[in-house]
Amino acid sequence: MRPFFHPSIDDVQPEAILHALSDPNRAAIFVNIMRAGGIQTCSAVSALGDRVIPKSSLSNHFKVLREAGLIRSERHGVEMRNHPRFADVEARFPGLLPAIITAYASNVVEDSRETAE
Amino acid sequence: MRPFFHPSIDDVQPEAILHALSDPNRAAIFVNIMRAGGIQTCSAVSALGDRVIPKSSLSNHFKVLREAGLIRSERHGVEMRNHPRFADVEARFPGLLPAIITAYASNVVEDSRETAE
DNA sequence: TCAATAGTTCATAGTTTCCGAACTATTGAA
DNA sequence: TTCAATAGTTCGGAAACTATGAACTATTGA
Repeated sequence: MRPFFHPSIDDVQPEAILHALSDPNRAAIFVNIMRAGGIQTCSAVSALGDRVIPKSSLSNHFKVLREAGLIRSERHGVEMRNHPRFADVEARFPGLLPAIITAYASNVVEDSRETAE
Repeated sequence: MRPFFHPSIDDVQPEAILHALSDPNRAAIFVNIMRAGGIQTCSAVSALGDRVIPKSSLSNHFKVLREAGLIRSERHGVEMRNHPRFADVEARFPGLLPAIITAYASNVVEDSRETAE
């Protein structure tokens, strides 16, 4: 188990952020980490809505978020704590994360309106 | 050659937009279409920077942008005209496209600064 | 020392993307 | 009309990427 790689904020690329968040599961994980007072373990996040995500897939999702520069992961005892790198990313690409998060959030409302009838 | 599919703006999903624009080539194509007074043919766009994109790949890039709801394509004689659906998308996901375009634009500056030394 | 917990890594099946080659559609001559 | 040129689409197979079960690693607490 080699130590995690966290890119310096200057090396963070917009395409990596868009790619990471273009998967709705990963976007949901990221939003979850943002909401959870800024910290979340991997397993706490593993049941997203109805669907259970296998832990190997989860591990990979966290890796993609980490390498895109969106989160920082550190081991605390047996568990992993994940922090959003919101301020960093916001300073480098102002407005990007809020716009993406808002877009997903507004979309959920309309999804449920659609499926409600 | 079947007619093009353009999703209704209500069916446009944030993940499709992020996925479409997570490819730097496609993002550059989209920006190019936005800049070109709102219209651009496919071939006018085919030389992006240094790299030549094969036309089958280009055709696919336009398809991805179209199906993500980002552009509208219509045939005029022998050529294709592509219009950005900026106002539509902006109304549905306010701030999303400007933030993405700005992120890529600011990144280019820093890329060239890096490679200049 | 051992079991439990939390996650990573590996192997592989399935999916997506890229691009050359062949094809289609439209126009403007000869 | 037919033909060549232009502008793109579609097809097919190789390469790249993604998901997940199974095996593994690391840490803790009994």
